[in-house]
Amino acid sequence: MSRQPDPRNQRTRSAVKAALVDLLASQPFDQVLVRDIVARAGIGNATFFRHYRDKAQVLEEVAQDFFEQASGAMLPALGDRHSDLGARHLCRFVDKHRVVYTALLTGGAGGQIRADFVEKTAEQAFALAADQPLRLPGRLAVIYPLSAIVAILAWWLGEVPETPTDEVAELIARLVFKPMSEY
Amino acid sequence: MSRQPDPRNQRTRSAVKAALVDLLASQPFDQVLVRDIVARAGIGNATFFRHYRDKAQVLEEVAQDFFEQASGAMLPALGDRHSDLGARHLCRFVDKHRVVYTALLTGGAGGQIRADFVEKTAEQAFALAADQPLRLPGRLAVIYPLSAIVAILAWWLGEVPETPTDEVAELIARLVFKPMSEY
DNA sequence: GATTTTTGATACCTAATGTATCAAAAATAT
DNA sequence: ATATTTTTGATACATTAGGTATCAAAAATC
Repeated sequence: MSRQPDPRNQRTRSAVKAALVDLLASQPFDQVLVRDIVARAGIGNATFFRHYRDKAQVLEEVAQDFFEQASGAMLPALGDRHSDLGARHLCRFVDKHRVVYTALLTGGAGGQIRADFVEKTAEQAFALAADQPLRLPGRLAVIYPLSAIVAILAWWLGEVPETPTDEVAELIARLVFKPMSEY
Repeated sequence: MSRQPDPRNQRTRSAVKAALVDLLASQPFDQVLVRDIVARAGIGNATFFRHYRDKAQVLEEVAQDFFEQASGAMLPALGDRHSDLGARHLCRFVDKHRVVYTALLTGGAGGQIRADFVEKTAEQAFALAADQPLRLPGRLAVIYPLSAIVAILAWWLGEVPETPTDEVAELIARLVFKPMSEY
């Protein structure tokens, strides 16, 4: 008889992930210690390792949680038309979860997290776009727009966070989507 | 009396940097151990720390060595006109030093190295472009094209290395420079 | 050839990761 | 409610990698 999921399980994992996000806002990922995480999460040292192999796995899970949602908001934008609408949708979504995305995209871990995101989202996007003809060669059709969009989002959240959401969407639409649709 | 530079100095530093580049081709930067580096470089452990604070500093120096040159090839391309020419120049330069750039841009360390490169080159580019009016707001004028170009180069070297050099240049010109000049 | 500097080997210290154990607490089953 | 199972936190500890200290030998400079 398979037993029910223990609430303590989920509670611990949430606490760990939240703690990492907090810490990422103020320091690079590779400077975050497991001890910092467990301290901030208010759990024991051993408990951490019962749930995660290392801190990298936590980051993976954190990123996946949020980027899965971001992908959902971004993928439609990669389609041929309505890309303006897609860009607006995406930017509004990011704005709504601004705190987390700021930590993920602009924190010290930025470089690697962004690369991971592009890589993982690219897989999904490439599979999803299998039916429609791509204008760019191979995986560049998804890697290029994803990289460009992520760069713009990171600039927005990190350097000019007061920029109106729809203005950023307009930038993305004109710099990324329009050129691709004209290629 | 300032003494001449000791040949052993330069020899050690070169060996260390070459060793790191070798290792980066097959594993992520944060998985490379200082011990691996000294072993591959054929030097003693203490000698390493006499020259570098940590492995991050080695990476910095390696990246700077090569990216300084790449910047030189890339910066003119960020100017208003002759961008097609600039893109070709850049791609040919990267092609000439293909082995190193492949290790740097597509190795496991990719994400962070690329981010660092964009960040550092952006500073130079932003200073250099101070006189000419920028079409994009703030630092985005340099961050965006740099990120996009680096993404395309990484795709080229890592996934479709047989693509003709000038074809990649054409992609960059049409996807990145043209849209910016029209903005 | 004498002097200075760098080097490699070895040993060692430290900090951080990761594991083992066990009694207490929390969830579940009866 | 009470018994059982599972998770937890504390402590202690093993391991690994970073980093330092020392010193005789080798290499460069004078």
